[in-house]
Amino acid sequence: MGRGRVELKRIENKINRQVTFSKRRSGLIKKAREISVLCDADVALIVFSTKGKLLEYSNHPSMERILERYERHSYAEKQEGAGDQPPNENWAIEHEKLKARVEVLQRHQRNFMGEELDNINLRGLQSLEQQLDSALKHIRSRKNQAMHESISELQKKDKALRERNNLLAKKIKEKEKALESLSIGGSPEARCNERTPTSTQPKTIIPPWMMTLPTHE
Amino acid sequence: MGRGRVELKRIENKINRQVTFSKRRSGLIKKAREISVLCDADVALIVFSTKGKLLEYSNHPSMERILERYERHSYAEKQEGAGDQPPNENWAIEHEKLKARVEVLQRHQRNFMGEELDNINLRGLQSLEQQLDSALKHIRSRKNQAMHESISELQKKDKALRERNNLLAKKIKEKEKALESLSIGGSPEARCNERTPTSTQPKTIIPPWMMTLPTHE
DNA sequence: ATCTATTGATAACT
DNA sequence: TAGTTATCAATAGAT
Repeated sequence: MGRGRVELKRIENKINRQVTFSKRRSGLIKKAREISVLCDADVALIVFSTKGKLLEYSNHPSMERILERYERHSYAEKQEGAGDQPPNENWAIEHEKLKARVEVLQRHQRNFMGEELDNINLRGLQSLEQQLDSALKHIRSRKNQAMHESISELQKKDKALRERNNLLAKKIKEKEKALESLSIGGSPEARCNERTPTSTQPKTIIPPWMMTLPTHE
Repeated sequence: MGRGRVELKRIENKINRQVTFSKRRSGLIKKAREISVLCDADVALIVFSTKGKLLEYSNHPSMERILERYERHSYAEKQEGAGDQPPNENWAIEHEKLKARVEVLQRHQRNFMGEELDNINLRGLQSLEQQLDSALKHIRSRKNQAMHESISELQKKDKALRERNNLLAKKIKEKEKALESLSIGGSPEARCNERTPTSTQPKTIIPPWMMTLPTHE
């Protein structure tokens, strides 16, 4: 939309980026509202601009409800049969441990995203690079595999369809032959039809069974 | 868009509503993606369909972080000196939440390591690939920067050392000159030292102050 | 799912 | 920031 196509990459011009952000954010909110109304869905939308400015939308009166619902949802999957309540005395300790774990994982993740690299030394950077490089290879390989699978499935479908087409074409030919032989050594009625080309009937009568042919739309 | 205008009200026909939901949700995600990339913003989008089906999008691998950021933001607005610790009853819930978060983070991390890719679809694989590729670029850029810094620091050290060396060499020359003039009109002891090159002592005696020179290891 | 006639969103410009 | 317009994009309805 707009004059000329736009590449899906960060807009480098700061002013343009700001303007685009303003325009698109209202568009995004509009879309969010529309889907929530039209389809009776609960929507929570949170956007932080580069400047850290917050934009939020929710059809629900309280965004919180939806976020809570989300969190419940995201760990509901994992919580099967894990009904072991840790003894109350250890909760505080366990809690702290978990928090520490989360911190570490988040830091790692940020590093994996290429963020907060300033306090990593050269050796660490190289190790990170190697890991990411290897991971990327795995992912690309898996992606290729997935694509190949998709392709061969399509090819299979294609083949089946073409075979069916051939079969149908053959049937048509057979019918045409049958028709021809009918018109040459056929019944008096057929001859009669041949001799009255002025009639509104077409020269070749289409038999009822031919009506079952599938159309190619 | 589409054939005819559409009223902004709940679609009553169930099938239509479902179809529209599917179509619009992909559109909404696309828009969210676009604003996040074009304008360098952080986006979190959560939608629950009528059926309770969850749709989530976040440009960040961990939706969690954006939600946390959002919660921090919200707290900041309505902090009424209410520093009340969550009552003990909520600990169980908090604990479960944390555990869930750890699970999610670990899963993401494994994905980032190129592991457990089997249950990710083509679309997800492509997104992962893009993120890793971008991260790798950041890391390599940071590594290059670190290497350049290291190099220029070494060059600076090298220059300082060479200057110091020159200075020292000059001083040595001066000392030698002084020595020479001494040996011409000098004391018998000096002459004695000059005439015993077979000794284990080097020709040029290293003065004590020279021992403070930094080593090049 | 796929195809189009239409309306909608928006990039560049003012 | 707000309005205009030429274009591209999304999608409603049909198949």
